[in-house]
Amino acid sequence: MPRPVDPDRYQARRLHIIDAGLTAFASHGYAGATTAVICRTAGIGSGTFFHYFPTKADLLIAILELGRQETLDFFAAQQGSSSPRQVLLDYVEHAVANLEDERAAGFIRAVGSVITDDRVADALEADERAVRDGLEEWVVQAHAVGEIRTDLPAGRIVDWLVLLIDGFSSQVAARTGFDAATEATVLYGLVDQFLTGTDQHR
Amino acid sequence: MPRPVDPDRYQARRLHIIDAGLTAFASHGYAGATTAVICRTAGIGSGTFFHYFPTKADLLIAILELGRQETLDFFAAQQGSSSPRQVLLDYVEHAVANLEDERAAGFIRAVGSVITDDRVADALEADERAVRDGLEEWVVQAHAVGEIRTDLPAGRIVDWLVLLIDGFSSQVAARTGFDAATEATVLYGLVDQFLTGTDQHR
Amino acid sequence: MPRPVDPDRYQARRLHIIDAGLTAFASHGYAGATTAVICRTAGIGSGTFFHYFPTKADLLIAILELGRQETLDFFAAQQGSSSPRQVLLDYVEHAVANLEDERAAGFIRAVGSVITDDRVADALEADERAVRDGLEEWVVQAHAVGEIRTDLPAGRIVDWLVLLIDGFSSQVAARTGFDAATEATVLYGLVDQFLTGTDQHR
Amino acid sequence: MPRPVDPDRYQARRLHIIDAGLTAFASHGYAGATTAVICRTAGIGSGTFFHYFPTKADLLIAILELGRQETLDFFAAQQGSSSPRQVLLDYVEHAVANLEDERAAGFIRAVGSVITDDRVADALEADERAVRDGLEEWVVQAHAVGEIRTDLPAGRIVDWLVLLIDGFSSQVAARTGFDAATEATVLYGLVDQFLTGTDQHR
DNA sequence: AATGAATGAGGATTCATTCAT
DNA sequence: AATGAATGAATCCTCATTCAT
Repeated sequence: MPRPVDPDRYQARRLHIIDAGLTAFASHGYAGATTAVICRTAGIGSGTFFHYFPTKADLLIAILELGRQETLDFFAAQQGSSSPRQVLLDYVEHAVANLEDERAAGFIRAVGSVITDDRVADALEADERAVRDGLEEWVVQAHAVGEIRTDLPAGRIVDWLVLLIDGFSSQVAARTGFDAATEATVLYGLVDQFLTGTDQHR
Repeated sequence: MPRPVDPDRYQARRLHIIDAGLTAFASHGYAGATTAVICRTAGIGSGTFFHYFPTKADLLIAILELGRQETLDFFAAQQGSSSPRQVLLDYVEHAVANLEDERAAGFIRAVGSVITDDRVADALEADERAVRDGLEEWVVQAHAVGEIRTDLPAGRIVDWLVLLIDGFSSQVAARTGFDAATEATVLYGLVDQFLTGTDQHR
Repeated sequence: MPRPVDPDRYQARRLHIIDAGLTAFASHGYAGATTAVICRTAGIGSGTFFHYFPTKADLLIAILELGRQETLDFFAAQQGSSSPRQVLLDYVEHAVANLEDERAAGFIRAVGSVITDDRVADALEADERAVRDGLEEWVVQAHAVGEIRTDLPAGRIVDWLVLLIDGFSSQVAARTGFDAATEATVLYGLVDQFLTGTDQHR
Repeated sequence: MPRPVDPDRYQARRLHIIDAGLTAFASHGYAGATTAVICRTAGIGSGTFFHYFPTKADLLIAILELGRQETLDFFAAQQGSSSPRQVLLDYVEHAVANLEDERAAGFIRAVGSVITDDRVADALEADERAVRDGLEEWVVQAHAVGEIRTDLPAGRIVDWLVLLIDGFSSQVAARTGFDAATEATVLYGLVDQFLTGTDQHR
């Protein structure tokens, strides 16, 4: 009699491995996080690992997919907001909040250097696109209602918002002295300045 | 009678390999740039590679050292400048100019994930310190003459300048649509705004 | 449900590789016995080899350790013997018996030249010490009861017993005409003569 | 105008490299004595090395050949001796004297494990044969005049003389406490006993 | 499902040897 | 003659992945 498959248990275990993968990638980088390290972190055997993920790359892709889903959720929750500019500021705040998971910043760093694998590259791009599409929609609206500077097209505004968030998370990962909570205020100020776009530099 | 050793030829060849390493690391990442790839790029045999660098890591370290030297040179050339703020802006411009070598941005990405090797970590830190020490000196002076905002201590100002430059280079590496030359203006404006520090969070 | 770990199978396999290593080292020397040769001899893949031994040196060390254990066992079995001199002669006989495994002599030769690796050197010394300590205990007793010559201190007696055994095994390895079984009688006679110590240099 | 070849200078240099090879082989073993090590020891460039010896193995062979020559010289000098037994004892003394060069013993050890190369094996055998042939001639004579035991054929007597000398040199190489000068007396006594062959062990 | 033993392709590195100068 | 830069075959070892139990 085959044991009935328990989808909940399966998903829980899968998430457990994903969590271990996040930890391992964040602290050892993608190459340094060998499957052995990941399995040890997850407390499972290597056979089990490949039972859930056909490939190490697939684990990475699953993590990215989770991140993408979360981004989609965030923007889904903003539907109907009356202040587009506030949505943008809220996203920044949301992104900073994610960095409270100490592994997040390290993970982002680790992932940058795996563009070898096509499927990973695709997942990475999908991830980015979720963020950019989500932001761009509100930038367009903010432009329409005149809440933000209009000297730059929506796409470039998005580029810069992403740039600031990425730079911030990179700094959190790299410098022990750079405290996310403390520096967040500076970030909000800088984003605010950027969105307003006072030109002082002619 | 020994053939006279030609140090110039040695250095030239060494630089040639360093150049190939930069290319390889930038496009494949550190792990992906196998010694075979690097040798093929440089057009040399594997034996030759290890004749010049005892280890793959040593090649990376040599590249980092070259970057550090260049940073030191830049700041050495600023000695006696009368406008500290201008030095800071010039450094940003200098950093952006370096990104004209298309490989530079990719290289920076690639390097982030190799903190495994202690010696590489040291070289990386030395590299960062050269930048930060160079910047901090002028931030302190700019503070003294009141050219920049004083609500943040020198160290944090430096953090943010680095953050903006790193974020910028990361974006250059990641997004094909993000043109360094075009976006540089935005960067200068943002840095200018940041250094001035208009009231935040209205 | 995990497959139950079978320590017996593990040990059997480990011993199988050790056996292959003994063969390979004996016939090719340490350097000449490449891991590929050892794996071919054992009929396993290279991955399997390193699954059991982290290093080629570790295989050698394991072999040495096995020899040391066997020496300890021999002397443990002599506890309480009433004729110390006979124990010494029995050890020589025991050592000669070991040479019936044709590989043993060749192995001893092969090992001499690997003092490069510290851990191997330690294992080698431990091996020697087991023999020497075992012998010395009985030499001291034989001295006490006047069964052997007393013009040489115990340590030097041991040196010479080892010398004779090593020389014998070396000859067995080097010369096809030197038959261990036939020559053993001569060895026993010589050892006997040495232990008695008839007047020298008439 | 080609520089006239100076045969003396050539031979001197060749001997210098042989000397360095002896040192290097003795202290690092054959495999451990890389050509780089040998060249450094000799104070020459690798090009020069291969100018004198087409192969690393050829250097080893040259050293062995020198030893063989020396053996031949020794026996040539014994021509016409009236006491064959004394010649045998003198050879043992001669062999021990050679061990005063500290490298000799280590070298013998190092060489044992290179039977891989056919030409080295041949040179090794030629070396041994010189010793054995030299000894055998006098053993036969000693037999004829009744100076030594006759229960063993000449070949086996030779085996045992070689065994004792090899065992001795091996012990000198391996044990720091085993002093060649001190122990030589014991060796002479043992050889004497062996040649006489008092049977006490029936 | 879960395991870990087994695998072998691939990677960094070593080293004897060649050769232009 | 003398040199050392250049070479690539060969070596040890790692690690993602497979598979029998």
